[in-house]
Amino acid sequence: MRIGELAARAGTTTRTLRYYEARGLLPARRTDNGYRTYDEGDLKLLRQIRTLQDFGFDLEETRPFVECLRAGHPEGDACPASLQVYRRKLDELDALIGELTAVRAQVGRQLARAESARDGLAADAAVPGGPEPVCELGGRQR
Amino acid sequence: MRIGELAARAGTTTRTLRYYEARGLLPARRTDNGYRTYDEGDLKLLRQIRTLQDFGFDLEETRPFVECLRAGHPEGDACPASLQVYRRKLDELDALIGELTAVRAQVGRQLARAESARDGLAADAAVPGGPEPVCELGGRQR
DNA sequence: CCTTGCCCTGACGCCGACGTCAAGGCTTAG
DNA sequence: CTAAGCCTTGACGTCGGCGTCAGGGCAAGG
Repeated sequence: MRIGELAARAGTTTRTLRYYEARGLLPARRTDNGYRTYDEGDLKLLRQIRTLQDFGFDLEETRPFVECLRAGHPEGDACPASLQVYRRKLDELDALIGELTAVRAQVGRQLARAESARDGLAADAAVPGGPEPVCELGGRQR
Repeated sequence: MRIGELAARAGTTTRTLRYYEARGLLPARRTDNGYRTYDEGDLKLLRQIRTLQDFGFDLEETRPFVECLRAGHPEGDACPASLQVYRRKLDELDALIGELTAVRAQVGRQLARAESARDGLAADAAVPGGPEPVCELGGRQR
């Protein structure tokens, strides 16, 4: 099959496939006229790449899986190098989720504080100096 | 104070301050010789920006906070536009954390499956066709 | 006068994963 | 013959938030 068909069957674009080839991730055979040719095995490799990409893996991180499949394994994660990538990714995800959760809590507190400050200041109760200045963002919005 | 001092006091770089100015976020007055001049208020604005940046806010998302401070409010989140940004960010964070958590679970399952498959295949028990192919990644590493 | 240490503008580099043109070749149907 | 619809390479654009020169100016101390 040619590049357009493979791209369509994998739900991606020809540009992406040429990019993978340039990166050495998914090399292609060529026909006489220079057209790239792929087989079902390439589709499988490609699907493995896309799945991992969907999980947020970098392209380079998919390489062990692809090489594992190319080495004849039925699953891309049958090789130690792939498992290593899994474990590293889990650590990264845990760290990231932890950070984001902390940030979420912090932002949540800020919002609560700001809202209560706003409520508390209603009727200019806590501002002896007069009414507080007002944001002038009325007219045009982006 | 000049740009170098402000940068140092805020723990950032002069390049960053010039960038903020170019983006219209933190304009500077100028001395006769063209040097940028800042005051304590600018330091406050800058700290607000950096804090939000540390939370993962885009530069554009900090703008309402900066304008709020510039409008005379003691807090950058005293304005409705800032609160809107908070809320949007919370939604984004929740969505992102949710996705990442789902991915983490999925990757965790893949790892468990791959590991158990590996264990199960120990001693070539489940491979009638002979020993499984081995990943050849030995020689050179990146 | 010269060096040192600030400051200035302008402009390219970076990173990742492609998108999007440009300019052209092959093949097949009409 | 020609147009349509594939394919080719090459190369620049995108996005954010700066880093890093290059080439120069200004001010103060020795």
